[in-house]
Amino acid sequence: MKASLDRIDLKMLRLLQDNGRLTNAELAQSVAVSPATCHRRTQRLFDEGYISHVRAVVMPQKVDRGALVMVGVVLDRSTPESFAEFEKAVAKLKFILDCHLVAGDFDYFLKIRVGDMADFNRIHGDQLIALPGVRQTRTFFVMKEVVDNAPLDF
Amino acid sequence: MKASLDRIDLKMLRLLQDNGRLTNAELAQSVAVSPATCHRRTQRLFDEGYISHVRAVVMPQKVDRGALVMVGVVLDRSTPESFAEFEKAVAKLKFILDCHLVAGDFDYFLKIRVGDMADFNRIHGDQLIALPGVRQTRTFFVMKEVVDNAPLDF
DNA sequence: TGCCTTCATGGAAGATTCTTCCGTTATTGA
DNA sequence: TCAATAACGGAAGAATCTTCCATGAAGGCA
Repeated sequence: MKASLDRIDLKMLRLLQDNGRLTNAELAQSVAVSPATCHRRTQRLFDEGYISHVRAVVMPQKVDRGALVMVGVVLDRSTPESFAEFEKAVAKLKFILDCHLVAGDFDYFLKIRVGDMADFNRIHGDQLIALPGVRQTRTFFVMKEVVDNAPLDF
Repeated sequence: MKASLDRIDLKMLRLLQDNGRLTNAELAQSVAVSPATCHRRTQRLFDEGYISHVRAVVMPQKVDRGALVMVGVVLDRSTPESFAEFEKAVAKLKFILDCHLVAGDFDYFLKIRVGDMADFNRIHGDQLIALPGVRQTRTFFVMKEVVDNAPLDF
C-alpha cells in the first residue's frame, strides 16, 4: 500500500516470512546492510504493522488436529444484526481457523480443524448448527491438503 | 499423535505459536525450567517436526494483497491423472494460499489473495480457468475477513 | 531391597548476538 | 551551493545462546 518499502525492506519481509527465526546478524548479511541498520529496519517493519506477528507453525497432525473441513453457512436473515451475532459467536469457537463473509450462494465460509470426522460430526451437531441464525450448512471434508496456508507472494 | 508431549512441551508450543520471537530465556521463565532445558526441548520440537517452521505474518493490506477470494473448482474428469495434473499446475500459482481436494459439490477449494477485484478478474480469466481439466469455477468474493488464519487450538 | 542403566535437569562459561549511542555520509529542498 | 534531515555503519556493554558436565530421578532386574 505504502510505497515506503524499498528493495531491502521487501527482501527482509520475504526472508522473515520464510524464516521468522533468522537472527538479526543473519538477516543483515542476507540483505547486505550492517546489523545496526538491519535492526532498525526490522523494528520499523513491526512498529508500522508490516509484520503483525511471528508465529511458530505447529503441525496439526502432531497435536491431533489432522482433519480439515470447509463449511459453507447460510443464515436465516440477511440483517446486520444477524451477521453481527453470528460473527460474535464464531469468534469464541477456537476450532474455526477462518471465517469469511462472502458474496455468492453462501453467507459465510468456515475453515475448521479437528481431530477426525467423528470429532467434526459432534461439533457440527453441537456447535455449528447451533450458531445464531444458521439456516443451513454445507460441509466439504478435505480429502487432501494440496496447499495449506502458503506464504504470501508479494 | 504421539503422547510424547508433556505439559511443558504443550505450553511451549502454545507460547511459540503466539509469539515466535520469544527468546529462549523468556520461554524458559514462562514454563519454569532452566534455559538449558528449554533450549533442548525447543530443539526437539523442531527436530521432531512438531513445529514445521516459524513465519513472520505480513499484513496483506500493506503489500497490496488486500483482496481475498474463495473459489470452488469442478474438473472435467475425476481421474487420478486429472487430479494430479491440476494439483501440479496449482502449485506454481503463488497467489493461491490454499488448495484443498474436497468431498461434495466441488472438487477443489482455493483461497486466493490478490490486490483487488480487477486483479482477480484478470487472473481468473488468464490463469484459473486455464488450469488443466477445469470444467467450471465458482467465485466467492470475501467481503469481510472475520477470522483469518487463527492459531491452532490444541 | 539394592544396584545399575538410562534419561532429563540445571549450573557454568566461552562464543555469539543484541541493542544503543555516536560520528559520518547521503539525500532532499530552498 | 548550502543547510537540514534522514539513514548509515562502527563500536561496546549487556544480554543471550549453546554446549559440556556433574547431579539426581525413574525404571528394570536380580
